[in-house]
Amino acid sequence: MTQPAYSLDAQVGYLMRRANQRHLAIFAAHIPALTPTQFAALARLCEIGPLSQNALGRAVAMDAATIKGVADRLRAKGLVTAAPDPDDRRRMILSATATGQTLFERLVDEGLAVSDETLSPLSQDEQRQFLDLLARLG
Amino acid sequence: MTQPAYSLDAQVGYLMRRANQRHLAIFAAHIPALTPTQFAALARLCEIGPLSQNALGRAVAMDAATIKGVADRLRAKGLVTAAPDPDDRRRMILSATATGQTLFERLVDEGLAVSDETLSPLSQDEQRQFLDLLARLG
DNA sequence: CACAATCCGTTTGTACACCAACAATTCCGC
DNA sequence: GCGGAATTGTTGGTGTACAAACGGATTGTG
Repeated sequence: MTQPAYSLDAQVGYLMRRANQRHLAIFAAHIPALTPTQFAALARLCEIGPLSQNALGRAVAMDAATIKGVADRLRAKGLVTAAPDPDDRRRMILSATATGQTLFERLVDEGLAVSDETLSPLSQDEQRQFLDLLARLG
Repeated sequence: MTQPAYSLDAQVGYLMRRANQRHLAIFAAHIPALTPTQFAALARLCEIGPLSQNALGRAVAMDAATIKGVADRLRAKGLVTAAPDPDDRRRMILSATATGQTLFERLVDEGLAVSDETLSPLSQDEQRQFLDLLARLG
């Protein structure tokens, strides 16, 4: 028996890292004001309204330590505010500010353009297929 | 005209982040001794032999600052050694040690198992399709 | 009611990942 | 051969990401 071949370039993890690198570059070119993570958190907050910090984290798949940093930076930019929850003294309720709402609405088109450009090497059919398969790996 | 809808859950970047999170967890469960990044660098070094630090970085798509940290950690684990290049005083030539080679060879099967498990929600056909499309987005 | 289990947010530590700047070296064009 | 351009490795800074541990608050169960 020979050693099974290992081609790094054929491994999912490696390919995902490369694809993600390209995507991050496209994102940064379109939306320099926010990182993808920050944009995701802001989008969710605008989409479903005020949430506790950890709840927002769960809604965007970030653990408690990660969402804290993201929330802090969004607050520092004035896009999000935090207020204590009257019903639960542990919680801080995060809300998008008017500035945050406006910014998000103004960036929606850019966000869609980022996805478009990222997928542009594929045909329309392939894009749908890819997103479908990708969603099943989350 | 209404505002174009923006569904975070339908954006490539978000889906890739989620898929990658799942993949990282699978990797860590199979190969706790190394990170995916470290494994990739070690694999390349075993695959194509000694390389300068930056050349290795290019071979695994990591920038100079990133590969430095990875190389340092691989050296600290005794899997890689660095020697000055006699032909170019700027360069450090990195090589896998015997320990590094052996470890890599012993982990090849696990590496393939990681890819398998990551793709396991898809059928064989879908796996091939997905990898094909993914490779074109790098 | 009491107390264990859970949840909230925070901190610390490790590890990518990229940008920008830097000194030392090598390369290249003229 | 010489001087500008490029390359090598390094550092510092910012921003994810996750694990582990913590104190304080709340919930659930007996």
